[in-house]
Amino acid sequence: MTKRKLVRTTATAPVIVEREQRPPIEAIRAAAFQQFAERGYPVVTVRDIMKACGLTQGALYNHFKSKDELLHDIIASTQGELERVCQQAVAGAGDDPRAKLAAFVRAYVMRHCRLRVEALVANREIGWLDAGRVADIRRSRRAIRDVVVAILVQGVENGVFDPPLTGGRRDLKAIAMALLDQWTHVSMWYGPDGEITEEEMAGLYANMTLRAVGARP
Amino acid sequence: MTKRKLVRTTATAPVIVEREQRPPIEAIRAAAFQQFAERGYPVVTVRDIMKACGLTQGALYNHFKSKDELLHDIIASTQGELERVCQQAVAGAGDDPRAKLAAFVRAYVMRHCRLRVEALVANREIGWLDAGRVADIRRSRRAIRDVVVAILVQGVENGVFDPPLTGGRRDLKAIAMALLDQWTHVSMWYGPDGEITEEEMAGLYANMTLRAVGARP
DNA sequence: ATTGCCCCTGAACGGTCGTTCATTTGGCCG
DNA sequence: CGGCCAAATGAACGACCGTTCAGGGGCAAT
Repeated sequence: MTKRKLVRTTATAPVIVEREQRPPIEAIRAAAFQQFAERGYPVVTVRDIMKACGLTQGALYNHFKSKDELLHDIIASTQGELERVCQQAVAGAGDDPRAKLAAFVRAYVMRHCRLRVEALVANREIGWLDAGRVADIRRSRRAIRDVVVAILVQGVENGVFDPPLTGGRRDLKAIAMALLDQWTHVSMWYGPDGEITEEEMAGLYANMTLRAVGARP
Repeated sequence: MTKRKLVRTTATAPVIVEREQRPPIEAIRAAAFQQFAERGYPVVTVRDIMKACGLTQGALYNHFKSKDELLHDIIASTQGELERVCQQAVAGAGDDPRAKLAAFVRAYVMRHCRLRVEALVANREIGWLDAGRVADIRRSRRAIRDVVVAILVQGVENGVFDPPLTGGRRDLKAIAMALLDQWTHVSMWYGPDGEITEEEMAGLYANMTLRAVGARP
């Protein structure tokens, strides 16, 4: 068997759009999102993406400098919106760390349920970007994590959170990482066709989170 | 720029072993683990793997039928051991669901810290296996998840767990998924050179988990 | 009608891929 | 020492990759 076409196990036959009404650059972005999510960046070819929106391979380079830039473009826009959504949620939740944390979790989980294709690509395919392009995305992720850490710090200082100790200290950064892992990977298994809604997911995760950090009732 | 070699951003120069003492099949497995973890299955070439253990590309096919089979081999062995470790941990923890759950989390997290290269490959690269080969691994994962669900069910029945409700019901499967996501992805960021030991990580996660499911003290 | 411009086409380029296979190697047994 | 065979070699094969580019079409402005 020679160089068989590599596909993810969840792959479905690429759907060729009969006629695109959107401007080509947005059709390309959408097609790339779909294909990267289903099959993974390295095995999705430029020809695949362009065929999915009814064009030929060369046309990509009228809109993006390279396949790399296309990936960075769609990840960066997703990440930027996520950061904005998170900060808005916290800003509009008053001053109680419990309300802040709950609002953050709800916004974060809800978004990862609703836009799970985008979240999946942003989280799974980021490793293919070269070091120059990945820097701003990593910065944005650190910023989001630091928002969580700040809420935890405030809650501990106010005495409304009592998170577990780690070897005698409180490692709030490790706790934030553990929580973010949990919230993020909803996008890996949540399906809107299931029997549980996005709002219920958000509520469940917010509840588990507040318990995990020892929030006072 | 034409077909530049695709690397993950965390990639380091492949180290060529000067002389392998292990039997070749094990050297191949080890090299493949390392390379798949660092750079990802689709971009690691057969030539890369074999060069890393001091052989040439053709020699792979004296030990494995294909690159696919090599990936399945290393994932399946990791997964099998994980399932065994989890079941042993539960079996040796008495009958209290709290002790069972804590033992499970500790074993699971400890393993994902210690063998994070293996865990990373098993969790990130599984999607490249074809449907036939992936079935037994998915079965093993479901089995592990069901162990968690069974502990939760027992704990709720005994009245020692009081997990959050989801839209009026108790969705213990969703809770198990959320917890497993959290435990699993330790392998994505835990570094043994950090200031927190594996045992401390295991303790932290066990503590957060028991709080999240509302374990009575 | 003509120009200019944007966008698209599709062949072509140089390269890498997984896999095969005829040949060579090297150690062990008689 | 000679024969044997598992294991390794490295060239070769057919296929596909990202990217380039000369050519062409459509449409608004002149």
